[in-house]
Amino acid sequence: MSIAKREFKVEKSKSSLSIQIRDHMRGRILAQEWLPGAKIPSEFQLASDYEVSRVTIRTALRALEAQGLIDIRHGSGAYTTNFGGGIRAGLQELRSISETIRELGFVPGVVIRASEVRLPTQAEADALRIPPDQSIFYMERAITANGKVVAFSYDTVKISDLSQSVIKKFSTGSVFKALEAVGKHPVRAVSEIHAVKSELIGWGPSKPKSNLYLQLKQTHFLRDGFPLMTGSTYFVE
Amino acid sequence: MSIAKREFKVEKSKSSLSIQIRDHMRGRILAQEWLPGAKIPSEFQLASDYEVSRVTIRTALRALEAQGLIDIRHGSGAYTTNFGGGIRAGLQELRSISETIRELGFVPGVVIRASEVRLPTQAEADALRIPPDQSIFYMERAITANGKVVAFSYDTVKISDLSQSVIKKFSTGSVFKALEAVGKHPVRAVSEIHAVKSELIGWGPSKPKSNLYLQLKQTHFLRDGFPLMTGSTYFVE
DNA sequence: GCTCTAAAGTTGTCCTACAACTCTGGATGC
DNA sequence: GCATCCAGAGTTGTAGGACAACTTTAGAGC
Repeated sequence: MSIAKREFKVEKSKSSLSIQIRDHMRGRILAQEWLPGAKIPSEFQLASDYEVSRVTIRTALRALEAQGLIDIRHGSGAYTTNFGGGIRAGLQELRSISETIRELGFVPGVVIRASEVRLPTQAEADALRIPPDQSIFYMERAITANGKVVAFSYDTVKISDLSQSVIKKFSTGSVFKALEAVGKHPVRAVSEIHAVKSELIGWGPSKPKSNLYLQLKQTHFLRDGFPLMTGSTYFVE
Repeated sequence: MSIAKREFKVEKSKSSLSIQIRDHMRGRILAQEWLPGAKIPSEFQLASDYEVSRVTIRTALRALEAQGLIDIRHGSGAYTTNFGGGIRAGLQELRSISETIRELGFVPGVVIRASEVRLPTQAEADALRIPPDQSIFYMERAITANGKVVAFSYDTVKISDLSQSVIKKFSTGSVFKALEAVGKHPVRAVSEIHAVKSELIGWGPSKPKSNLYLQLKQTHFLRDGFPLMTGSTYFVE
């Protein structure tokens, strides 16, 4: 297969080859030359198409993976990650908020306000791609750094095993660790960022008077492209 | 030089070698094992330290570069990018907002409300690291997509050549293209994201009634680490 | 029809070599 | 003394080949 529609010519005295190829492929992906979730050609094939070495192709592909445009699976191939299809405000490798807080030198903590097993709302069922009669696990939490509340979080998880012991795990610490314990490993997230002002978000003594929050709306996906968890984290301004 | 304080042991049956090394080095950088802007060991040296091939080290380094933690310069080396030193809400490769809009399938545009050459405020002088008596170029713009205003932008640029022809370039299109024309190539940006509510930001008929904005506060740096441009873009909610 | 296995396909890592670029320090010329 | 030029060392970028590790597919066997 040739490179088809999109021309590629090496620009001399510009940036490096791998970056030129990265940007060229970025264009091909955004132009939906491959359908969302589809497999893109192998490194060998691409190297032959672009007439460069496999090293150069790999460098470009890893950069695209870092940008969240593709997902590279050992032994299988690279796949486009146009999850959702809509606004792609950001689709990057996951980082636990708690871990980010820890890396910044603070001590992360969680205060659980409520947790329950209930039926999903229409929006939640859509986001998690489940029928409206399948129960989900719902949580309301406050995230703290050095004891001070920095965010409020509202999340719904799709899990089949909702036994008491599993739920307990979610309540006692990192959600990501709990998911790992159940054998679920989210690898990507589609994010939207918004500014919101509402009296209904914060709670307790740490509720900010301004009612102004930075909303991080995320849906987390498994490697096979199925959604696992969705929800919003509201950072206090 | 050995790996020093931070232990590294290969975890079997976990993620790939390069990812383990990436995360290990990420820890070393965040722990400030190397000072901000300092040069980290060469690929050969790291390969020898970690007892892996240069390819594996390269993969890890490129990933760290994509995360914005280091800056790799051909022929020179890799340098930590702890610009600013404070909150690192995000430090990534630059993408022009106009180009992002174009890639999403819309037609980007700019409406300039005001532009002037003036002395910097204290905050601007600090951000650009210039003496308070050195003039800067200031702009107020509205960014549009398909004719609709999506953001308001307030920026200050540090340029020595403030001739009429240069200023005209800034007024007629992409700021990045104008900077290129002057020979300045910003490569990185430190960003902070906030939710703000103010009557003073928007203007004209597109001013949103809610006065609610998503603020993207950025400082753009040249490859040598010197700041070139600083300002805020307020996205309409 | 089902399970298991072998084979093919793909990415991960290693090795060696050289090209392209950057930086430094010494020689050269004034 | 001073600036300029240049060669050489050091470092990252790309190439090519080889094999390991993993995934998927197709076929054999039951």
